[in-house]
Amino acid sequence: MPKPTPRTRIQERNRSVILNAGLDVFSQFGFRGSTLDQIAESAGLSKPNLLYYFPSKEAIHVELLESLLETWLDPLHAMDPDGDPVEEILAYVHRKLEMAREFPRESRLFANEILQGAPRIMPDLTEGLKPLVDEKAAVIRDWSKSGKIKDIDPYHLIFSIWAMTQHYADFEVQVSTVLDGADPFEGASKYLDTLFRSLLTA
Amino acid sequence: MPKPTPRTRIQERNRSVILNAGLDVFSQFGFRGSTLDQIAESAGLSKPNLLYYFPSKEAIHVELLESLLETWLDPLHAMDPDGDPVEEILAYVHRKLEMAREFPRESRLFANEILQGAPRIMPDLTEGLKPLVDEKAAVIRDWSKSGKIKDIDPYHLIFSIWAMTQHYADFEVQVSTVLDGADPFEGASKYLDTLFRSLLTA
DNA sequence: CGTTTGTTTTACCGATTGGTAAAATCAAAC
DNA sequence: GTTTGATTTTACCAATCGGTAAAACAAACG
Repeated sequence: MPKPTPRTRIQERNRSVILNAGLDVFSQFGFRGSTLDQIAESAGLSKPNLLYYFPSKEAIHVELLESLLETWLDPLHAMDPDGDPVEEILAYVHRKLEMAREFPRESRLFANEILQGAPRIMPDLTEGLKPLVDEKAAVIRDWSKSGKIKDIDPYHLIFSIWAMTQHYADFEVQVSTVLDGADPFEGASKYLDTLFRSLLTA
Repeated sequence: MPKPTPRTRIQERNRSVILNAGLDVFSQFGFRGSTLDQIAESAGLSKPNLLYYFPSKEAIHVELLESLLETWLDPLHAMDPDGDPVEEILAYVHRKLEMAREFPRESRLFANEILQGAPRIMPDLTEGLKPLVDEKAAVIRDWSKSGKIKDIDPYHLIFSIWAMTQHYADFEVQVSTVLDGADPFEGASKYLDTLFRSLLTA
C-alpha cells in the first residue's frame, strides 16, 4: 500500500483541492506545459505546501490519470452482452456523451496524455483498456454474426464512439466558435442517436 | 509584407528544417511544453542559430499554425454544391481521412492548439473556419430540404467527420495499441464509408 | 587579395523551472 | 497549558527556460 489513506480532514480537503487544480492546469497545458506554480496558485496554496501533500509534479499527474481511466472505462464495462444490441450500443454512446459533458477536463487530460504518446499511461492502456475493448468487440462481433445488427467492424465502431463523444469536450473551443452560443450537447445527442441507429439497423 | 521571401538557398533550407523540427516537437508537447533546445536539437542546429532564422519560439509556432489552417480547410472548400450530395460528402470524408494519414503531425499540432484554448489561432477560427462551415452547412441543409439526403444536422455532421478522421491521427497511440499492429486506416476507410452512407441514404 | 554580406558559434543573461531545508505556526491531545 | 505532531511559510538551490551580444567563420565578389 504505497498510498496510505489521508488521516486528517485537512489532508483530505487539501489533497482534493490540489487534484482539482491540477486537473484544471494539466488538462489545458499537458504535463510538460504545466507548472507547479500554476497549480499552486489555482489551488490557493504555496508551492512548498503543494509538495507537502504530493511528492512531485508527476505524482499529481499520475494520480489524476489513474483515477481517470477507471471512470473512463465504466460505461464500456456496462455494455451488457445479454441486452438488446442496438439499445446497448446506443446507451453506451449516450453515457459516453454525458461523460464528455460532465467531465470535459478529464477528457482533455486524457487527450493530452495520448497526444504526447501516453508516456505515463501506456501500461494501463495495454493491460486495462485493450483487454476490455477486445472483450466488448467480441460481443459486438457476435451480435453482427447472429444478424442482430448490421455487419460492421466492432473496433472502428468503438473508435468512432470515442472520437465523436470526446470531440465535444476536447474541441469545445472550436465547436462553440462554430455553433456560436448554442448548446452543442443538445444537438449532439440527437445526431449521434440517428447516426448510430441508422448504421446498426439499416 | 512582414515576411520577406528568404533570399538564399541556405535560408530556404534551414527555415524548412526548423519548421519541420518545430512541427515534430510542438505537435507532441504543445506550445508551452516545447522548448527551443528540443527544436534546435531535432533540427540539428544550435539554439542561437534557430533564432537567427526566427525571431522567437512563438514565431515558429504561429507560422506552422497559419500554414496549417489553409491546408486543413481545403477539403471542405472542395465540397461542390452542384455535385452528387452523398458522393460529395463521402469524398470529403475520404479526403479528410487521407490527410490524417499523410499529415498526422499537423493534425496533432492543431489538436494541441485547440485543447489549450486556441490562444493563437482563435481569430482564424472565427474569420476563416466559421464562415466556411456556415456556408457548407447551408449547402448540406439544402440537400436535406430537397430530399437528396436524409434530414440531419449539418453542423454535427461536419463535427463528426472531423472527430472521426482526426481521431486516427491524434489518438494514434491508443488506436494502434488496441489494434495491435494492424493498419488503422485500411479499416477506417471502409467503416467510415459504410457509416456515413447509411446515415445519408437510409 | 580585401571587403562585404551571410552564417554559425561561444559566452552569457535574467527569469522561471521543480524541488528542498528549516524555521515558524497551528491544532489537538494530554 | 503545555507538549506533540501536523501544517505552512520563508528562504533558498541548481537546472533549465527563452533570448541576446558579439566575435568567429564562410562565401561571394570586386
